[in-house]
Amino acid sequence: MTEKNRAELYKKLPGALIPWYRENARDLPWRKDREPYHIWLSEIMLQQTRVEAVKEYYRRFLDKLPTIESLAQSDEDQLMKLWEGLGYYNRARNLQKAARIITFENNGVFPSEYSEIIRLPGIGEYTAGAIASNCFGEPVAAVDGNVLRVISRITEMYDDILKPATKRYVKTELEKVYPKEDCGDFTQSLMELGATVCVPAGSPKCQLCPAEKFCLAHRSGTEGQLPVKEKKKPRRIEERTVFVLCCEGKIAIRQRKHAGLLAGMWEFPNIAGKLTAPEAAAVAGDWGCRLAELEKETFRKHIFSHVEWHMSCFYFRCEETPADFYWAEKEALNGRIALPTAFRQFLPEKV
DNA sequence: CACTCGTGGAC
DNA sequence: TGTCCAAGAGT
Repeated sequence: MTEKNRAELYKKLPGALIPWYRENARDLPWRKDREPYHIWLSEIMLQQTRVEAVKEYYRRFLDKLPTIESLAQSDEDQLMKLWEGLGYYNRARNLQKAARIITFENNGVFPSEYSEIIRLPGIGEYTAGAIASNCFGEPVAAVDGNVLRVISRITEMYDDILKPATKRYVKTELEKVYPKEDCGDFTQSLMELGATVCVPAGSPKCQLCPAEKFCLAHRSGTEGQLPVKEKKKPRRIEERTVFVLCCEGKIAIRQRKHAGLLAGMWEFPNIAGKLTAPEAAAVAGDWGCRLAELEKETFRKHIFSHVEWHMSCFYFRCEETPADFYWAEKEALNGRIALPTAFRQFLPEKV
């Protein structure tokens, strides 16, 4: 495969994909208009997250915070509650940081050029490209996992798509063929093709693909071997012991440190290591809880991207509420306090 | 560049 | 049950 031949393949993309996209685009909540706030919010939520998981979060978020200004003025509690369960919680914090910059330093106006958009917190090359091409008609590429998969197959490219160098190369090559008009639809078409036809594992639906006639992987039957991704290293395993401490209808929670995993989020008290029931009772006693009884003991694995927590959880009934913890009512835990899934899964039905 | 940062669904 | 993810960004 020569560079020249590869360039010829890129040139075929807009003409083949844009008409296909206009016929086959899914009806998604964030495709109803081209409001920068709407596109921006959806792109942040969709980072490393499935469309189906995002839909309801997106609707609820815009219902509560319909404008960039309302997002800028929202408090952290509300923000994190709206994001609870989505994961990668710094996305939400960066979203609000950017909203405050737009509101208080840019007169409430969303920046209209790629070079300005990418300066906002939480917005990288992909998201800046998506917003600039979709909302402002700027011919810049948005290279995400879908696009890399589509391009690696159509051009039969065996570079590791997880490497930054590969992303930069594909972005450069795509921008050589970006249409001056319809560049938003071209961006969308590449991603939509990857999401609905040129799908990752198993069976790409090549008979439905507008690039079937010129896709090199399809021609040589190598769809299943592409894209190339280096295997991730195995997750490290951490044993943890979690305490659900209940007293007078309240449950003990505390806030995590503001760096690292689940930074700044609420949690049930927990410590490293796998404790036995007597050991756990002793620890809770040291915390000043005056244990009345051990009600239950459970064990669960919780899988993060690169860590795996093996969590032993002890449910204790206490007779004191030491001030080292915040004692939350069940109602607050459900309505106001954002508790990440790693801990919420242990929340008892009754307190 | 390599590593960190969540979650729930598919197979 | 284990594996691999899914529309990446920050450090």
